[in-house]
Order: sequence, then C-alpha cells, then structure tokens
Amino acid sequence: MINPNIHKLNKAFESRVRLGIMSVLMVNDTVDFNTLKELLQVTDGNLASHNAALEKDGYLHIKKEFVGKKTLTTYSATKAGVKAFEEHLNVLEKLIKKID
Amino acid sequence: MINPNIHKLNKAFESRVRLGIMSVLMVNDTVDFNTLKELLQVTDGNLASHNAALEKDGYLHIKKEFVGKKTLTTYSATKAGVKAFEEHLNVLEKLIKKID
DNA sequence: ATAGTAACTTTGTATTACAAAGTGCTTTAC
DNA sequence: GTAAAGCACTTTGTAATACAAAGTTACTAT
Repeated sequence: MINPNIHKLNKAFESRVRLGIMSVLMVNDTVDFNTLKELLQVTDGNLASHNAALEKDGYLHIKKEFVGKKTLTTYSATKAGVKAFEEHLNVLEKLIKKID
Repeated sequence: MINPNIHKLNKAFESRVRLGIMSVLMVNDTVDFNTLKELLQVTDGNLASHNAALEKDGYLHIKKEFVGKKTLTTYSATKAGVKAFEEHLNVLEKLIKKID
C-alpha cells in the first residue's frame, strides 16, 4: 500500500492562485501586478492578498518602483521560494508517478 | 508568458487530504477507513468529512458491510472520480513540465 | 459491568478564499 | 480644472473550509 505522504506538501502552495503565481515566477524572473492578474484571472484584491501571503512566508519579493510617473509593482520568487516550490513539485511529481 | 490555467484545477482535489485519498484509490481498488486514516495521519472525524465531500461530488463510493459481526467501511473511486482526478493530474503535470 | 473497536456526527474554532467597495496617488481627457 | 481612469492596494464582509475534540450508536470481548 502506497503512502501518499501528503504532509510534505507545502500549505503555502495549496491554493491554486498561489500555485499559479509561483508557476509563473519559475519561468519568468519577474511579473508585474496586472500581467499576473490577467494570467490568473483573479480580482486585484484577491491577488494582492495572495502576494502578501507569499511575501510573509519569504517566498516572494515585491518591488515597487516608478516607471515614468506611474507606479509599477513587480514580483519575483526569492531563493527560499524557488526551493520550497521545487520541493513541493517533487512531492506532487512522486504522487503522480506512483499513479501512472 | 505562460498561462498556468489554474482554473482547470479541480477544487475537490485542492485539499491534501482529498489528494491523498484519491491517490491511494488510483493504485488500490479499495481501502478501508482505518488503513486510510493511518496512511494519511488524520483524525477520524476529519477523514469522514473528506470522504463525505468526495462522495457528494460523486467521486467516491462508500460501501458499508459486516465482516463477521463488525462493521467495515470500504472506499473506492467511482468512474467519474477516476476521470476527474486524472484530468486534475494532467493539469498539474503540464504545470510541472513547463517549469522543469 | 466495563472497556474497546468501528465509523462516524456534532460542535466549535480558526483559517481561508474571494468579491466588492473604498483608498491615495497620479495621469490623461475634456 | 474637474472628471475619469489606472495602479496597487486595504478594508469589509461573507461563505466555505479544515481540523480537533468530544459525543454517538452499535456491536464485541472479558
């Protein structure tokens, strides 16, 4: 009988929105707020709170700057974020492989 | 820019406990309550409610019988459950593959 | 009579997701 | 110069969820 070892899954990445944020940031170094919002199809308030949660966990770096005279917020995964997400994916992958 | 397509992820399988239940049931035709409880390391109340949720979605079949004079509850994935879970895993797999 | 197993259900708490509305600041349109 | 609109939130409120712990029903073993 296999043991799914579900406790190794990272709670921070259980939400699909945060799964999406991290996925985007594994392929792209940075994303800005509005691109992320469009990709994930979420409301801005919702996105902001997920970003805040990931930042609080130390997985997301938030950078605010001015481009011209407009504010621009860009996000990137921290090293800890990359590591934690990769581990999470490994656990998922093992789960999937056992099944196939 | 990749699109993680997170809305194709099935909400029913977002919880790690339910992810675990389905994983076990993709490899084993049936599991009984106590084996599942041990594998997933959850309290019995918690497990019962996750099972009920999956049954309500039509993904889990719950069978109660007597073995000797003891009750025995065994669980199996329905066809719809297998299909839905496989689709969910496909979405996850695509997500992971894009990243690797 | 007591304790134990089985599989819950109930109760209660804490966390979460999310939408919608509001905020403060800035730019562009008329 | 007032209005509208963009940016990236914060606040507010609601509904769903996770989970533990305790209670429950029905049996069995001692």
